[in-house]
Amino acid sequence: MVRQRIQIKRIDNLTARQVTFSKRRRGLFKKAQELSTLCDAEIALIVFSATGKLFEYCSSSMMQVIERHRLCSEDIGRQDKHPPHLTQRENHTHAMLAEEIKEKTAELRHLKGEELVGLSMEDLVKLEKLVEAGLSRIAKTKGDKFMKEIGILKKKEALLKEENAKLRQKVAGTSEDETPLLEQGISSESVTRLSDQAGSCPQDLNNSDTFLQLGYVCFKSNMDRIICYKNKTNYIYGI
Amino acid sequence: MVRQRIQIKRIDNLTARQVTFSKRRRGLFKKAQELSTLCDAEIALIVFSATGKLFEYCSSSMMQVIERHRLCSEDIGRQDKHPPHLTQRENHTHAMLAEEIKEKTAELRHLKGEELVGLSMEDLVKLEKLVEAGLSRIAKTKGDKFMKEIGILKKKEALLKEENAKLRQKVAGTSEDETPLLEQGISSESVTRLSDQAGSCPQDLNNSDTFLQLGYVCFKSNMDRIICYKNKTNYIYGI
DNA sequence: AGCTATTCATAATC
DNA sequence: TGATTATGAATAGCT
Repeated sequence: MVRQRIQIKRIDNLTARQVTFSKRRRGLFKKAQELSTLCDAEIALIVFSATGKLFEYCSSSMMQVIERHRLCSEDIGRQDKHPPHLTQRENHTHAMLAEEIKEKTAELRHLKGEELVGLSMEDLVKLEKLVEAGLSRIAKTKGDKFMKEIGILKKKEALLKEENAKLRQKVAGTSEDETPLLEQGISSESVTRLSDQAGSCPQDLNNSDTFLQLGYVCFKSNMDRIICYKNKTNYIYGI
Repeated sequence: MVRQRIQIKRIDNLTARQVTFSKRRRGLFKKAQELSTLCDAEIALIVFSATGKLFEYCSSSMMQVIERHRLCSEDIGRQDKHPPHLTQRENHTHAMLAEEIKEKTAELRHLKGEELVGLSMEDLVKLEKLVEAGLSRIAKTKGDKFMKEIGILKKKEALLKEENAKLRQKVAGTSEDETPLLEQGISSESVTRLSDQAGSCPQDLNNSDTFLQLGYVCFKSNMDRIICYKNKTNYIYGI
């Protein structure tokens, strides 16, 4: 309980100081991260404990931020007047690169639907089309990837079924009226049916005995997603 | 009043973001300073606002802390040797900037649905969500803009109708059974009807006599678009 | 390391 | 931009 608001001065007691350091450090890092996220700020935080241990946080790359900081403070207090020849060219290059970063950052924001105020109607329409096209390509790539995966799984299925059939023949040799280990002639329809059980997915997924079934479960859950997105895509682009 | 705990995600509204940035930044710096004092820690805090403005705090000297940090991290990856000559530093800066450009370029490509090979399924799903969210915001911004424009046009309509009525009264004074210049009591329904003629839009749009009608035509054609997009949006995001 | 009582920070508002 | 205030967060002091 905070009896009275503590004085902001060095805590004399060592353990108390360490505890407070640990707690407040965590708080500070959290706050830094929140500020970075909330306000789209680039933040670097370096903390050395009294014992010399380093703690650091950076919203992006520490090196990048330090570099950026150096550039900024150089602009203000231009103490580095010594470099006579290179500087101008270097600065020019810097300016070019910085400009490019600025432009790309702005474009990224726009594509993410941020900072749209100030854009004209025409800009917005163009941007929307651009993003729609991008989304379409992403969805297609994802779909293709899924289809490929599905193809692989189907091949595996075929192989396993074949193997199964052989094994069943062998088993039939010993006990003839045995129930088949797996339904024969399984089709894509029955896959869909099978998938209804996916909700009650068993925990023994690592059990190699359930390998084939696991294949179906994965297939279904992925299929769900892809169908869902495909529908969306179809509607969006009026395919 | 803090109604409920806010979500830690980028604040969309520009002014709200700026206000929050200002407040939280002050809070963060205060906390940093308190931690430094209370626990005898050496702290450096660098904050770049979204607009690129630099804010910094350091319990001692920024250069010192950065240097100390460099020494610490150097122990891990000892690439840089002692002589931080200008050229080397400049090159380093270039490398950093170039790296940033490279990263941003790659991200832009991805958002535009390019260079997707090599992305994992997870990456693709994340990317798709990101782009969908961006598209949603763009569509919303566009819609808002249209609604605003429509509001302005409606106001203009009302003003002109009022003016019209007055003029009609005057005209009625001279020739009483004249056909009105424009239908009275025009409503949003009749606007829709009117718009059916928009396809055969006359070429004399610059004729000031057709000003009011032009207003309707524009209004309608915009309306069409916005309704169209709104429907899409509703469908896509299940609003 | 957990647990409160209490102060602190701050989102919303004007 | 600054001030206010209600309320969620952080945390000092214990255990």
